[in-house]
Amino acid sequence: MELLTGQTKAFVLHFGEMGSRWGFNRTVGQMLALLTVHAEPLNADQLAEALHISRGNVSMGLKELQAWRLVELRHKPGDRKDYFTAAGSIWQMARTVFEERRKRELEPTLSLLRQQLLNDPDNEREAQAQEKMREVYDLLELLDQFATTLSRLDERDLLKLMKLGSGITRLLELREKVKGGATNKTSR
Amino acid sequence: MELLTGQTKAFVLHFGEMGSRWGFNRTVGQMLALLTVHAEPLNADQLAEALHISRGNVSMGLKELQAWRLVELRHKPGDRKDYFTAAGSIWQMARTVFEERRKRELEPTLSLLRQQLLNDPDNEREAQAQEKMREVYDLLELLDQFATTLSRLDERDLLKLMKLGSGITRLLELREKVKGGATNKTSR
DNA sequence: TAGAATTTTCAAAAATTTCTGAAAACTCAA
DNA sequence: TTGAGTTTTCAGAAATTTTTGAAAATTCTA
Repeated sequence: MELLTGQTKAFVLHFGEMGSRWGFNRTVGQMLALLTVHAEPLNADQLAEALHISRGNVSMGLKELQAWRLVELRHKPGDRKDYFTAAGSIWQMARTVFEERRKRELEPTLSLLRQQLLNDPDNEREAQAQEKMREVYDLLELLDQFATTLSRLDERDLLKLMKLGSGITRLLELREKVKGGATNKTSR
Repeated sequence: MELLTGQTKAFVLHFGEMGSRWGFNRTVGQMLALLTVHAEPLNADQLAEALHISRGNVSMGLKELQAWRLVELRHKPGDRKDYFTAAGSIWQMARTVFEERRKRELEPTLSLLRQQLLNDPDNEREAQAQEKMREVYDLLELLDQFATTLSRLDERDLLKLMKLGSGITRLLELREKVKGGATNKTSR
């Protein structure tokens, strides 16, 4: 039975193309897309056939998707094959990708910069460079904390926040009024 | 004069490695890093020499950085060469990258899905797949609007919001209280 | 308008990433 | 145990991306 037809096909191929922007390669993107839209769990042979890729490639792709915690293993009674399906809701998957990307895109740089900023600069030019590095560090650190905060919000709050739109500005003003001149020691 | 020394060197090389995660290739990442930490504008020959890359590569890299609006062209009196320096503050650069990535990572998929969801599914399986696609669409659409909202906030508000930390939850509660049962037609 | 200085282009080479498929490893029922 | 069914591994092949460098194009000055 042909698994990839019509709309599903277009969707899966597109996710393959976008895959690289999202942090995985073409076939991993396609596998994730197919496992997401296909209601029933699929085994490695089905994936290989549907996507026209080798069995070995599927095995590696599944390993990567498991590392991202984006798919989960299922078993069917009387069948020794491993079946896979997308793990959790679309929302949960998005959070997982978001959190994983935060780790990969922010943490290594924060860690390098922290190290870097401990050393005293050797000369004037290095001193100026270090100033810039500190600016980069401060920004990325703030971004990282914000991303972490967001990924810890429960779905209801996250939804509320994202739906605020330009209401965010008003809400921030509201807060100023309520808190008055009170200090700002909320984070950390 | 050796441009790449000590800390600067480590920083530039690291940005090269991270470059691909951030949307550009190694040498483009290095060029941006160097132009960011180096106070004085640099010309193409200086970049090529400092980074040990070819003149042609520098030319293409600069073109890309200009397309991202991350560098700006400068001229020195009595010198025909083009000099470049990082465009705007670190904050401004981060916003530019954020906005550019929103366009590249979200818009193409939104556009495909919008198209996709206009068609009626051919069979039951396609109908189920389309349901999932709608979930993906709704989520990405929300994300896209949120990202757009954020990138339009002025720096003060953005900073306030990012520093809220877990205060976000309290703020959202506060809003509920103030607005009471009022409707929620804020966005769009 | 010539020609020197500079930048851009792009075909081919190099580097890197992804994919294949056969062999090895694993698992389980008999 | 054995061996059939299944998954994993990984060296080499294929595909893709990046880089080079020489030639073409552009820009400026004289």
